[in-house]
Amino acid sequence: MSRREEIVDAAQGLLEREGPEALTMRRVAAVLGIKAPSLYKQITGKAELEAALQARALQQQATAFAEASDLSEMAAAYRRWALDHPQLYQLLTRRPLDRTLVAAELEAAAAAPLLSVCHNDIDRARALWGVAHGLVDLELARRFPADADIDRVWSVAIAAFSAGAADHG
Amino acid sequence: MSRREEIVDAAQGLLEREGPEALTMRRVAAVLGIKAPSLYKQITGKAELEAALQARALQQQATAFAEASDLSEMAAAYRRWALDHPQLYQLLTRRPLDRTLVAAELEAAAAAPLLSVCHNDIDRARALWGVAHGLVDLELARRFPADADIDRVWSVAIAAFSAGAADHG
DNA sequence: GAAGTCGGCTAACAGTGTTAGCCTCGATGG
DNA sequence: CCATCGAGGCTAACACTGTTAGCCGACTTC
Repeated sequence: MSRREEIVDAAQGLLEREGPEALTMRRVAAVLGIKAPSLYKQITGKAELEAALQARALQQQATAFAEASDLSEMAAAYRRWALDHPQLYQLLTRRPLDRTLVAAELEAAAAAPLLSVCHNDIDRARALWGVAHGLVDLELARRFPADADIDRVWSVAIAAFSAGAADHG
Repeated sequence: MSRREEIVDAAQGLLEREGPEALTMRRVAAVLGIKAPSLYKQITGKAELEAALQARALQQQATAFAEASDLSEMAAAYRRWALDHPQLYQLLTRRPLDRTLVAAELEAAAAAPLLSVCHNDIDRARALWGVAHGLVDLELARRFPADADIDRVWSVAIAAFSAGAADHG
């Protein structure tokens, strides 16, 4: 394993265990037993580190979504992955992808299962991404009241999109 | 106008004109011609300042959504406000509301138009909030490819939820 | 053996939120 | 008229952030 991968590993562990405010160059270095400036021998800066984590998130999503064969399985897989990796999810979705640092195939691979469930209707796939992301994001940001029944909200959303499916094959 | 309101005004202007990284205690103070530590005479810290901006965002949303009388008007109003106030929107939605600092009525007032469009079906309202928020958030984060037709994606989403409306009255 | 690269180091800079402690007005009460 | 007191400003400082410059030791490769 390259030194660069070790750095990204340390960053990922820090982010997932202690949250985004723990993701500092000095703390990443400390995990590896070195000092912050040494990181810059492998990485141009924090932005590149975050882009590497975004790439990992896309990769993990691609494998997590691969098995989903219909809309409700896809939705369940999407939500499950997000709730299992909340920090990685928010890092991935809340800032633009720097497409000079993240391979285009990664983005496509993560999107493929959703697109397939939508029979390649790209607008429908994007609308579904919208619902799933919106519900997950609001849940992670704790914007729903504590007594909200989020499972039922997902059911309503899935039902709405399933009903319209006849129009699209 | 109280000194505290002047501070929040300065913060809002800074955030909306120059983005979140410009929202610094020192810069807010500079707008008012004072130094950062003086802000702490009116405000306990940056968290309270951000909560005050969240409250303003909810207030503005409440009036912006008030006129919407059906689902597609509501969706259009939601998207329009978000695109008109991207920084305020993200500040509002990406962190938990500190409900000790933001009045509960504000949250309810902003949600009321959506709830009314859904004939008080709370789960349906939350599902719709999910779609609208998801689509807006992905658009603001520039996560859709540059060639995506976002208007059409919204149409698909609205159509899906309109079709299911018969089940709910 | 010489050269060069790889990966570490310290010191430093400009910026962040925040606290402590001081001072100067203007108003209010005796 | 003077005393008191609070509101609202100030400077200095602390611990943190990302980042750069410059130096150094060890290992590999001619």
